[in-house]
Amino acid sequence: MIIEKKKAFNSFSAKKGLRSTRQRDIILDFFLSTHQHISVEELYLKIKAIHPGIGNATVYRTLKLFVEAGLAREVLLHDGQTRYEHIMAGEHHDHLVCTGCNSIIEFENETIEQLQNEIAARHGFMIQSHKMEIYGLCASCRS
Amino acid sequence: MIIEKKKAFNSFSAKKGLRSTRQRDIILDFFLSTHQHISVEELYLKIKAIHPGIGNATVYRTLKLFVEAGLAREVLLHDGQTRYEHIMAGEHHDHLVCTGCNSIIEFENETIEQLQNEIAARHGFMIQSHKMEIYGLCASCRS
DNA sequence: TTATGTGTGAAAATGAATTTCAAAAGCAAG
DNA sequence: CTTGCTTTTGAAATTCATTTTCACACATAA
Repeated sequence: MIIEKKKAFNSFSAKKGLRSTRQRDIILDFFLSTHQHISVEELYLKIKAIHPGIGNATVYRTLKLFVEAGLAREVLLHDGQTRYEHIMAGEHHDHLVCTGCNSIIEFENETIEQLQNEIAARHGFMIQSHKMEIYGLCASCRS
Repeated sequence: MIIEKKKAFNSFSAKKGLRSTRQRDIILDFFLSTHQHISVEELYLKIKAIHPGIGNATVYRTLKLFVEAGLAREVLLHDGQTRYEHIMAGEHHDHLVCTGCNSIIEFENETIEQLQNEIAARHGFMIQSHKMEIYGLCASCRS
């Protein structure tokens, strides 16, 4: 899966006429080795610890390329930093988020997907992605 | 509905020991008279046009109070500005977000609501609220 | 290898949001 | 109403994430 993502970025680079550079390789490696939503600063510090030469502007620039290439997605939390998460093939971003213990249950529902398509079509809207989060209390936090 | 919100803010103020000031009244009036998701800067400019004395720090401060009071909610889009929207009783937060022009189309769909309830029940989850955002290109950005 | 244009790092610039602080205003008690 | 105490405010300064600038380094194709 890491190999596929690297290939995906390479073909994106080729298509866009971007050059392959040491920095982008490194940043991609580090990004792919993270889990959860990492902020640019966090990623930059991790990288800098091992590759001190790399500047934060490059990390910012490169993460935007990953978004363009379809490898990553911006996630906005409420902490004033932009975070990035991986885009997995066939993934849906439907979550039950427990406000008690912050646990997350993922789910998928074909009917909702279909309804989304209908709604979008009705508004002349072309869907790129979606996010659905249901907030509440999970079974163990209710008791 | 505007009256109720004003009352709600008054009782919040009383409970918190906040003072009632001309500025907070004005900002609440302007906020309540807006639709969609307004950014602090936009609201500030609207207010300043009529009440030049009011500073933007006050607008920032006051909108945070509205959130605390349960009248408003922060909405993060991808344009680097924090926006605020009204919290309506029984409201749903379903949006088509155009990644081209950042415009937002609101919609409601009873079937999706029902499906959400079913999904939640299946996981022993008690729903408090939800958020659904569909990202893509609106009709005019597609052409 | 060389020519050309892209990519990079460091530093400066930007811009939203927050903080500071002295002055103004609300509020309760007399 | 006046006094005294506290909160609130506006303007300016500050902070901090992100973006831009620019000279230099590097990738790529001929």
